[in-house]
Amino acid sequence: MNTKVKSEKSERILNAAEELFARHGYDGVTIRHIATKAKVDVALASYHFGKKEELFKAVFRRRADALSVSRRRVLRASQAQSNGEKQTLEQIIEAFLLPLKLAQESKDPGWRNYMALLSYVMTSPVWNEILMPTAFDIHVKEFIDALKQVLPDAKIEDIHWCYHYVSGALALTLAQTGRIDRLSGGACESSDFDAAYNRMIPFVAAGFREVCRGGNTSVKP
Amino acid sequence: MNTKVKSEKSERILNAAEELFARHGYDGVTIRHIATKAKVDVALASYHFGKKEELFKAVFRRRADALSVSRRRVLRASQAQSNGEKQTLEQIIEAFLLPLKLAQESKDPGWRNYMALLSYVMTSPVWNEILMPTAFDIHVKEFIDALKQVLPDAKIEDIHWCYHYVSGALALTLAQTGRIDRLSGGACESSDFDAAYNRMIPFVAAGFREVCRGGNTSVKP
DNA sequence: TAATATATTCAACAACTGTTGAATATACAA
DNA sequence: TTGTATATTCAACAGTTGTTGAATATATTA
Repeated sequence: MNTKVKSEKSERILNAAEELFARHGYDGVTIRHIATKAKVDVALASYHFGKKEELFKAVFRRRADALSVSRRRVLRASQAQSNGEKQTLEQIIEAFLLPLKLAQESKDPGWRNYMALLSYVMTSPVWNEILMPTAFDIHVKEFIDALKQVLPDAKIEDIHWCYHYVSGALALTLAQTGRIDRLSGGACESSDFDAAYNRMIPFVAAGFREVCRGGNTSVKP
Repeated sequence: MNTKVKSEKSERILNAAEELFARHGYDGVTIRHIATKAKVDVALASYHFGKKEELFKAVFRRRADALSVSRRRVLRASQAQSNGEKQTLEQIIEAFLLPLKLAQESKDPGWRNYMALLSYVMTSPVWNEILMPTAFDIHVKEFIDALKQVLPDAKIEDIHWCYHYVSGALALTLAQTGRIDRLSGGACESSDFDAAYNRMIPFVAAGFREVCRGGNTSVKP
């Protein structure tokens, strides 16, 4: 088993695994499915990545860093841009979402598969606990801190629950289940990440402001 | 294979399957796991429910109707209550969420498992298409119609995307991944559906109003 | 009671699972 | 070139999978 590899076939394995894991989940995919799709012998996956679980982790981590780095860059750029002045809530949410939008529009179709995989990991009780803390949570805390700064009077529980709602809306969007297509009779499309993105920003910004202002009548003490 | 059954053991199978499918997904669970947990022979699941896929569908459909009926009842009750006057946006959202809250608080612990199963089906590209149209979509359209009535000037795309965000926030809440516990350092708890529910209503109501009012600057034409 | 339908168990099957050790091919350094 | 490390394939393994037909128990009906 070799840990850091860059042969052509090992990348084909990662790409095939990414696509299949995203659609069918960890247990819905066999190493033979992956090997067949990658046009590679079954044993090669084990040779390069070890056990199946390690292959799954490798697939997930491959693009996680790039995503986090991109998010942080956008967030800090907007912090620098509004020099001295406070950031707006919308800017923070945009920094959180824009890298996903860019990835979705990227030439590399693997990013689309990765989005669905991310959605799978986010909503899986099992994998969320294993992968999210090390791959995303540290950098998410930076966003939560930024939110605290633009909403200084908010209770931290309110901020965390609102972030949770954003996270959920995002996860379902990334899953691309095709449900909105069916419900809307074709008026909306799951693949239209642009439409989802443009509305999500004002939607969650308004939600944050409503919940995080003091004395909310709907929230019991 | 017998289709409509009510023996004690067949219900134990459904309950065990519900719990396991909710946590590990369809492919992560074997019939032997289910049979072991239900303290029943392996063959009995096939005898009562046929193929594995049929068992999964039976588990999902068992509580789907009760949930839809409950939602509709609450929605119509609030329609009747505000006699003549228009419903409020909050009332519609409450009618959508309240039955889930009540189910979560129910004495029957199976409902909690079912919530997580519902989340799994909602976010799975494969199962969403198979189960949601027949089990939920017809009755969801009733809610969308109610939303159109309280937001008469809104574009239908906006309403559908906003409903999509609600759906996502809800799905992640039902999944109970424990992530908000970790991110908030214990300030919030995944199991605290009451906290999630009380904030979700003002959050999404504000989001709906912001996106669905005309001339939104953030949404490009 | 006997006869019959339903429920449950037992044993077994063929197909598929992840993983590995040996064999072979390819790339690379000397 | 030769030697060596890496990459890839082949063949096989022991365990697990969903499903079924026959056998047995339990409940229902006559």
